[in-house]
Amino acid sequence: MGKEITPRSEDYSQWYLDLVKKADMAENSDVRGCMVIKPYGYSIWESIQQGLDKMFKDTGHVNAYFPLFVPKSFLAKEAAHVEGFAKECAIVTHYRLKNAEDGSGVVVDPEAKLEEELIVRPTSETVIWNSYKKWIQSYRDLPLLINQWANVVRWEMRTRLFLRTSEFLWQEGHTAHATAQEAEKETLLILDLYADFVENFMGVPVIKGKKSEGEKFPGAVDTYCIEALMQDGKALQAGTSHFLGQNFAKAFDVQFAGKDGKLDYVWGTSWGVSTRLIGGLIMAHSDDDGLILPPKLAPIHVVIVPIFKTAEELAKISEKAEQISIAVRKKGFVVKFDNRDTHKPGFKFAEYELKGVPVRIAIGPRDIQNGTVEMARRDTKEKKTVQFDEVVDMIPSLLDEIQKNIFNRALAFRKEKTTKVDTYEEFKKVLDGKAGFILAHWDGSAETEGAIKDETKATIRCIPLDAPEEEGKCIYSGKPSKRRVLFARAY
RNA sequence: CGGGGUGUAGCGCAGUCCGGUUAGCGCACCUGGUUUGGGACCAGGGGGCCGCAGGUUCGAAUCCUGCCACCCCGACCA
Repeated sequence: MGKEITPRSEDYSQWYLDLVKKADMAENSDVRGCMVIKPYGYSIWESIQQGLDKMFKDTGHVNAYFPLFVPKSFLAKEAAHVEGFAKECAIVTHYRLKNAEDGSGVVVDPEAKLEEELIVRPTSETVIWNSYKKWIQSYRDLPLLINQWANVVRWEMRTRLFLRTSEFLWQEGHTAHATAQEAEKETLLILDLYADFVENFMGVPVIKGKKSEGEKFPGAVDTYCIEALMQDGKALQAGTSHFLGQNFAKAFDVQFAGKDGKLDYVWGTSWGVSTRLIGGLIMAHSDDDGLILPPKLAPIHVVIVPIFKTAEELAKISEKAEQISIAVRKKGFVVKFDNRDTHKPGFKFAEYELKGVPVRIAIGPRDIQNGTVEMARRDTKEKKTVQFDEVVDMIPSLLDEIQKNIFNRALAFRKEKTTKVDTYEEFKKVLDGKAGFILAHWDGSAETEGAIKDETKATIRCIPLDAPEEEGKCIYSGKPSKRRVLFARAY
């Protein structure tokens, strides 16, 4: 366990990777581009799953599971979709191995070539719509509101723990509706749900918006997203919700009979968030001492560290620690009493700070004598001595305060790092200096968007939903614009 | 696929130019002791096909040839 975490000012991305490893969350696998999520990292994913899953169920969605393999012909049915994913697919071509003739090991048996190649799903629209065709006949079968927790594979050229890996875990919702209005409503309902979750559970403020034509999902009519700002001033797409129109219904011939007996194609949506959220969580909140976790997602809420020399002292401390543990657990929190005698208290303090445990309680002989404990909060690193009798009652409100403080801090940061600019010169200057989100006028054309991207590496993150109407001139072309859009360099 | 780089203990590295004791250092690990209110210290110890294959040589981590793997910068990234 190293002491030094690279200061973010020098190389944020290195600092991030160090932290992921030191907090024991994940590591690069020996398998190309893949990641091993370690127990501590996975437990955060489980918290995310639990939180989101409840919200999905509360809005009428149900879970199901579809195949990992997508026949090539399925993927090819929607033109834009296949084009968008073609360049990053893993493909299964054979189903058997055999011993090499020359004894050099095991080789792919050329006799065992598949008639039709199988694609390891990069997303499941096609397999799922293939099922929907069989499931939907009438308006009575609608809406169909299904979610799946799964892994997907996208053969990325360059990977980064949590943010972009060849294989990742996610949830993907796929719904079918009788009308466009209903499907659009669903798309926005999920967008709000995502924003609610990311802000209130993860403590990361987001901007809801619509993607430009160039950035939208292949096969979608409209793509909506939530965009978060990381501490180095780069943006992270934290979740997307797509209005698919009738594109997939037409590609898979999913028609339903309406009340009037007429056949029509159903209207679809799809939406997802992935383990990338964990990367965003780390980059939005951590400091040079390590991770800072929002209490609502922390696998451990309170850690109790005993400070002792002798077995007798430990026994006395343990008794107090047990009392606190039982009472705090009763309130629904996870408490860990770290009574290991193999590590010194200082080591433990540093370790739990690295892992982002929100509240730490230290109890030593001095406290036993005075009837007190030392309580420390991770977000501000503030420490205070409190009466033993008062600790338990203080914890729920303290955790609540930490949750709010983390969010407010990130929100203040984003506010400070969001700049309105009116000229291209200013735009470039902000990008290279202050960074962050930039609100600027854009003429709405793909050419301008592409030119700005090529010249500055900044992309249009979204057209914010709450952007007020405002007459202006495009910073690049000078053509008229009706509202500002959100630019940033992104992960 | 282009440009650059690196493969030596679990991790991070030195040694390679200029071949020559038993291949070294830090962290981690093991044993013993002293410690314990912010990442302890001392002493001792274990752990290596020096990426793989071939070649040159009395002798190769070091030189030569070939191969492999990984990393970084691009291209790519709903």
